Amino acid sequence: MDAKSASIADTLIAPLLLDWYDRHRRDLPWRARPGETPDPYRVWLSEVMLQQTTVATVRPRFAAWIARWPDFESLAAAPDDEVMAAWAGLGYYARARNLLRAAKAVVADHGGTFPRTEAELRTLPGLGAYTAAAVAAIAFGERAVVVDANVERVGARLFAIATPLPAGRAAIRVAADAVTPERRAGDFAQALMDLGSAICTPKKPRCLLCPLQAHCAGFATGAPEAFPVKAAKKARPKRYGTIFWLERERARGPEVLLVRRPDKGLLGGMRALPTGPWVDEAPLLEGAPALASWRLLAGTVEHGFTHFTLELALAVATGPAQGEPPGEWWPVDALATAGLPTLFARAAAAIAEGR
DNA sequence: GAAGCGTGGAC
DNA sequence: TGTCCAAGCTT
Repeated sequence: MDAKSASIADTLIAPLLLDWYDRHRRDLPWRARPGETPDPYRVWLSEVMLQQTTVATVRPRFAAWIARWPDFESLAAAPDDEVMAAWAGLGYYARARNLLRAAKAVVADHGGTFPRTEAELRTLPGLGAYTAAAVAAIAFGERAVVVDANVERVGARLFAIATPLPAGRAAIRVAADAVTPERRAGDFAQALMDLGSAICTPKKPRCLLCPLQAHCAGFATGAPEAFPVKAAKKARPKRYGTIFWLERERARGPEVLLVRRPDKGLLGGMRALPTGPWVDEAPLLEGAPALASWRLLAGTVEHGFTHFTLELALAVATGPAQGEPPGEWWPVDALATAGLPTLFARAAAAIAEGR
């Protein structure tokens, strides 16, 4: 296909997709309805929450967050530990740290008003190529080329791009740029995402319902699900660790020792149960937070991270311990309010069960 | 470009 | 049951 005929075909894509979007768009809490003006704060918050996270997970968390911190000013003034606890369970906790940093920057450096251009947005922490383009297009109507996993999949199929990801992203971006319209770029981006979610799915795409089927090179091959081609994944190694549950009795009831994890690295900045080192072979009681009579529970807790699986032994002790260990004592019956990442919430439940 | 960084749902 | 995958960003 030469450049000229390609561009003519490309101009058909946006009208077809926007027409489909006007009839099938999802009604989502962070999405402005036709005629409404988008709220940049809500657009930004939703885009960050949705990074690598499903719509079903984000829905209730978005509502709770908006009820608590409805705008940049309120979020910028929020205490660090409250923000981190509010993000607990959502994963990728650098997002919460960057969310707070960006809100402070908007208030301090931009007079409380979100920057309007993709280039300016890109300078804020946590706004990468995708999110800056998405906010510019959806909240401010700028013509920005929005490329996420949906767009990669739709684009790779539409143009039958066979170069494996991640190298294939360059060609996909060129193709996405070619089909992005001057007007309604935000709707176009959201249309691609809705199409990727409902029609052009990773497995068993519903091509018979697709408004772009007649123009889809991937469909023409007879095996559209073969796109995008991806590089082989590496095996996920297994690691082992121990969680330490140190308890003491107080008049109001039992309390457990919690620590705050370092700001950088896995589960950074989050409240947590103390752990020993995470190593390649099963450890026992190395790295305990205090000298005490540790008792190892039967059974372990297994938790999958992106790049390794963790198997955790559970060690329990009841005070008094020698000396005052670093951390904070938390009422056991109020542990749900501590904002523990899922790994530790599950471990706590297993410990409550097993002792 | 590769690695590090969470979690839950679908199949 | 294990594997794949999701509206990615930072270093």
